Amino acid sequence: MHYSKQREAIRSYLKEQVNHPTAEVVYDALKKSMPNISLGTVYRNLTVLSDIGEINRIRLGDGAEHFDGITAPHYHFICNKCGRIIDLNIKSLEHINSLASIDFEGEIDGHFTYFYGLCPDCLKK
Amino acid sequence: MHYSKQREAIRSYLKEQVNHPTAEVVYDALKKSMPNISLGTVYRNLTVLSDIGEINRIRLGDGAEHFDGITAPHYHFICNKCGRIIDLNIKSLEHINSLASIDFEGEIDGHFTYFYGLCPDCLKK
DNA sequence: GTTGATTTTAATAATAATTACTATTTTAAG
DNA sequence: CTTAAAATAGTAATTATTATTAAAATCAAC
Repeated sequence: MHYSKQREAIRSYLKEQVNHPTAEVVYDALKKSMPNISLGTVYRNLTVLSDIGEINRIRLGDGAEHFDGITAPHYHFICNKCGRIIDLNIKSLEHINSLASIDFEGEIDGHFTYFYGLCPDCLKK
Repeated sequence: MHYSKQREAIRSYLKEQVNHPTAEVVYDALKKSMPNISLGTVYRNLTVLSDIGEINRIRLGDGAEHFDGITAPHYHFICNKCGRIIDLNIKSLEHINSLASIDFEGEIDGHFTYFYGLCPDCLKK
């Protein structure tokens, strides 16, 4: 794979981010320092970066895909009020796979879970 | 809310379905008996029906929204091979909300979970 | 450093799922 | 029956994403 400064910028931007931006958000942020980066380039590189495991793709079913610079498996929380996505510090919930397997004839390989409610900030208000 | 035979057809179609159709699938099915029902009508009524709790909306992050005539809370399984969505017969996993609350300053109101793997049919092959 | 093959990009077009708009038709209440 | 409110069909518009393509950047061999 050839180096490109666009891909490197996308990668390093995601790595320093604690929120979980969409392609559009990454694009808008990078445009400031790279005025003619194209949205297609952002999409393509987010896909290749997640294919090679440098970043993760999160589908929260809110219409847009989010991306995460942290690749270690972890769970997410999404705030019902402000929409913020927060990383949770919990152990793997693998045992629920066994619970789901009871009474099921197929093979369960994994689960996808996110939690929702009020984030610390919205709770204070 | 006024009665409409389109909405009633959509509601009753979903109630007799064991799979979890998308708007497009509902539309194609109903066109057979109602040739000039419109896709917009299907979308609008799927939204109002799920707003009043007659049906449920399932977002599995596969690009399209699915709908479910069963409104009692339950979990879903999605087959990695054929894409089929199957209802699972397991108890509520509410205890994972408490697990997620440890070390989290916000308020966790619930979780969204689905399982994936191979469905009984694809496993046999 | 040049050359040339390969990859990547920017810009634009295309697609898919969904929502919005509007003139016409249905419904329900007086 | 009339009439006002709600719903529909048909179409246009929007949003997120993927595909296309000519030009530019990268890299390896000379």
